Amino acid sequence: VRYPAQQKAETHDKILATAARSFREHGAESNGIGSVMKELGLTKGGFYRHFESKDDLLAEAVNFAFKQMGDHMTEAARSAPPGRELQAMIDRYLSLEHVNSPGAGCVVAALGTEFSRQPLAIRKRINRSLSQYRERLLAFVPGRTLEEKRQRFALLFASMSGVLMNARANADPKAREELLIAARVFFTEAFT
Amino acid sequence: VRYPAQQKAETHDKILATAARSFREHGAESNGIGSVMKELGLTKGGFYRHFESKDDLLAEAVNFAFKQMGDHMTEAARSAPPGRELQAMIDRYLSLEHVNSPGAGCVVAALGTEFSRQPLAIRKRINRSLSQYRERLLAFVPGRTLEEKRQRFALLFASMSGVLMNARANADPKAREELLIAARVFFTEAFT
DNA sequence: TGTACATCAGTGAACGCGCGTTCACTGATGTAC
DNA sequence: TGTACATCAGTGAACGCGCGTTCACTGATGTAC
Repeated sequence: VRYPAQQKAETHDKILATAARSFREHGAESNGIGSVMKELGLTKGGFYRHFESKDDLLAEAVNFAFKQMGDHMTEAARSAPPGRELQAMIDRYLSLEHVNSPGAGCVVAALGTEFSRQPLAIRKRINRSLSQYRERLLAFVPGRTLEEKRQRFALLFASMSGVLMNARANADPKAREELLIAARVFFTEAFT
Repeated sequence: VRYPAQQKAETHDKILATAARSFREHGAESNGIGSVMKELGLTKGGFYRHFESKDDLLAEAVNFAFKQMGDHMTEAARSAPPGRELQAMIDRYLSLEHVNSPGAGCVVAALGTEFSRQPLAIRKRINRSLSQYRERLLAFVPGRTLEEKRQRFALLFASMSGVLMNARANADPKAREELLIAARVFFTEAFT
């Protein structure tokens, strides 16, 4: 069967979007190619027309997730009153909604502990995606120099990813919410 | 073969210690019962005389890791000058040594993103272990009331676990160290 | 314009592999008498 | 004190399962003439 002209690009994007969500929801290790392709109504044999390997897909899916998250954060910042962009990003990041929707949220808070165990080549691709994410959001971070902004961003987002991860790990909804509230107050005071 | 009297307890502890290290180093999903038992010179069939299931081992290994980490933190606090206990804990937690030895370090920074995907029963056991860890270290956290100490501990350790996770994810040693330094300064100022 | 042919996204079966789990068995030690 | 027996930690082979990957094949469409 020869398939319509742009179908390959569309299928490629669908695999990426589905994998990016599925990996964040269920983990990158146990949940695999099979379930992603099945969800799209395709057979797993066809996967290799689109990606070199599972590792390749992981790197691309993480990149997709960072772009998606960058969109969310940018949107939050843009819809905030002037001077309150970073606070809006903090509030969005540390929201109950974000805790409850890992599949559409920060990929570091969802898969971060697995990154250090990836092959070096994959880790570097992930680092590059994170850098691009950082550069996009740098405009909303206070600081005198670019370097100072980068440092503050790294510290703030690393810390917040830990808070989000811990909130999700906690089975008690009340404890989750208290941690989020305390963290919103704390990071807003410290960084804005 | 009937084995010497206390051998069962010894083997049980060895499995626990080995699993706690191996899971933190290689992840809890891919690395499994087989490699833990093999490392101890045992066959995997014998595993089920000691633990109900893989999940059971995971919960116990996480508990073991929290106790071990509690020892490390307590030791850091006790060997610090009076009034500087928390700072010593922060410095120890955010050290290069901790980054480079995940197998003996904080289990949240090593496996945290997988916790939210565990069955509820396992998640509750993990939460209980974390609570015990928190209560042990509470004495070194400033605050007027117990509740205030608990809240500060939760926020500080969740944030620091994110920093550690992000440092490990970064393939660039220089960036890792800069993040650690900035974080040590920041958390010391904010919490001590 | 019509015809012959090349393309290649997707199929579906097969591959080896390691996983968690089960189970009949072993046999040196502890216990009962 | 000596003997018969029960115990049970650990063995090793087997189980079904899903994983990532490979590959010969399909056949509607795009291209060349």
